[in-house]
Amino acid sequence: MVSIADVAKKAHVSKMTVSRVLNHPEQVSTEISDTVQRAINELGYVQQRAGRALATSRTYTIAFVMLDEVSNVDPYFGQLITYVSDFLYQEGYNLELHRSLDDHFHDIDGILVSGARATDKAKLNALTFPIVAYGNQSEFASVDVDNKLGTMLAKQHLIMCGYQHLIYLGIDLNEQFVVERLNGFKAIETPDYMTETIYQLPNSDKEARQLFNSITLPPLTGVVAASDRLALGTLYSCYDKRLAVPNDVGIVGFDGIFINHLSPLDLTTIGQPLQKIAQKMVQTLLSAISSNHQNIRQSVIPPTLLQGETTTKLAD
Amino acid sequence: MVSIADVAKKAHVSKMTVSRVLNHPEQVSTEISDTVQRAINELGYVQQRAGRALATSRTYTIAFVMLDEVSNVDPYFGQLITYVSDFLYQEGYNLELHRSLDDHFHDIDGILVSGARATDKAKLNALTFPIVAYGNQSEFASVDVDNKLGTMLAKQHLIMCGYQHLIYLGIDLNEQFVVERLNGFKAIETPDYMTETIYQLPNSDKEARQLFNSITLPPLTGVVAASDRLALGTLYSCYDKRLAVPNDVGIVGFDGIFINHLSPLDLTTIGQPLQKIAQKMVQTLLSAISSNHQNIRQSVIPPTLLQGETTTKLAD
DNA sequence: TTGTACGCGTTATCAC
DNA sequence: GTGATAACGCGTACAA
Repeated sequence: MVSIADVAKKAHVSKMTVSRVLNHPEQVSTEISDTVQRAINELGYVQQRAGRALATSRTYTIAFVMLDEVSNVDPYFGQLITYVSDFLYQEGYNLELHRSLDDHFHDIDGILVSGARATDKAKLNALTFPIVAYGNQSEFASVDVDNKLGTMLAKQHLIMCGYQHLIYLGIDLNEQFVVERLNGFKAIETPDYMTETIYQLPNSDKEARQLFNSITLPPLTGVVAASDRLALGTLYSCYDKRLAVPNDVGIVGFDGIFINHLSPLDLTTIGQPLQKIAQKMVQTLLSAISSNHQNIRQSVIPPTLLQGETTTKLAD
Repeated sequence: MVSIADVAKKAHVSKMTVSRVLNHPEQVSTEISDTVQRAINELGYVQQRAGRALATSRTYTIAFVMLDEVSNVDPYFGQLITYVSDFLYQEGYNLELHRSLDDHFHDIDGILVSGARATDKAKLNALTFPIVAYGNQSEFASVDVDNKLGTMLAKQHLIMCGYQHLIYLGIDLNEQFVVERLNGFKAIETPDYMTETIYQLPNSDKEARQLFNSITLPPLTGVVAASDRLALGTLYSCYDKRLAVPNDVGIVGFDGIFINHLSPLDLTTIGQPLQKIAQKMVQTLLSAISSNHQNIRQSVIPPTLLQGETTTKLAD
């Protein structure tokens, strides 16, 4: 195990100089810096976390708290955790995965949380670590996709395509992102020639399918679904009823992770830029950790419309 | 930050005694042990990894190397990593997520790897850490679902249900698990009255759908698919062709993670016991780490048949 | 610009 | 059965 002392000896300098080359390069003359760098390379030295952790009383470990039920949630989790882990690793941090806010948190520098509901706020407030949430959380720093913009893009797209009637299929939850998605839909003006209906359901393809099977769709209906799961249920119902997608019915989902490609037709959907979200979460958290003060700021990342096979520009 | 010294002072003993209470309780008298325990509880002391790491020259960090493309793979990854992380955490270990064997591994105690192909063996051999793989790897310790048993169960199930013709839809890859699944199918004798056909495809629902759309199925065909993704494509083709599932065609998938529930009909499938797999992987790795010698052993976990809506006991 | 001395929390060694 | 001491690798305060 090659340590900083080995490098120091090889470069004929003190340990401190080596440490400075690593942490405060500007304080070291270029000449010595070069010598030290060469020694580092030749010996294959890599900084050990334990020593640094002990000296700085930082653990270089971040807890990622996944509150959604992994087996039920849209499979964004695997992607998000992967990106988060990548960015953390680049900064020399480790990841510790938790699935409950009741865990005993210690030996960490900060917390990333995903899937926090309004009811979790008390527990989050009780924690003394810097926190960054995925999803709008007014009391904490958070990063979220621009949910409102997403459904605005979706509705606009359906109007442009030439669908004649609009349905918004929302989620039946009292959560911020749900409200925002609905707001986005409402924010785009519905042309006079179109009708518009709004439904709210649990986020389940089976529920969506059942709903659509129980109602009659006007010709050329365009559906804005608040999730790909709901969009999938909508599509299934169209199959059940022998309605042609995208020519009789147009469907736009929301999320753009996995489900949209697994569907019998690729879903047109609003894609969440998970990589950018992960990056922003890590950036925000690490800067809160090093600046030692929570900057309660909500960052919002714009989504993009991913064209699939469930919408098309209709002939006049 | 309450340290071992604080506990020692409060319990009127030396730091060493506290350390022994934590690590070698048998060397401490019950009386003193109780006193120390009380002090620990009252102060809310928790052992800090950094110090322990430094003293033991272990990092208490495990690298999990995910070689499958997260965005493409069946979403078992989120589940597996969650379980693995849980078990590691219980043992005081941290998780570090990697996605390539070309990363520079250091500052870790061992490696868990998922999705390793035959072509990765050289790189794995070059690593000096204890390694446990998910999926059969003859040269390393590995944990895998009993793939052969899985397809045996699937075929047996279709025969019992009363389907008259069998199709095995395999994966077109030269990998151990693929071979095993095919072997399982072959291991169950096909009754004289049944025909049997074998296909091999890339693991893609679209490919499976296309294949089935291009062939004519005998009545009462039972399909054993080597993955839920292939099963899904098979089901889509049945929809395309207006064949009734499960009455005209029976389908059994393999994996039982997410996709089976997202399908228009819940898939009958062979469920991978991911929690048990994760547990075994962690157990095996940690014991290799503490015993300091790789025990190259292949563990195999039996899967179970999950009854869904794509098979049914047919009337005679 | 560079070096010395010390401390971070824990455990191993060795003495008692 | 228990305690004193040194050691692990690194960074900071301070001195030169």
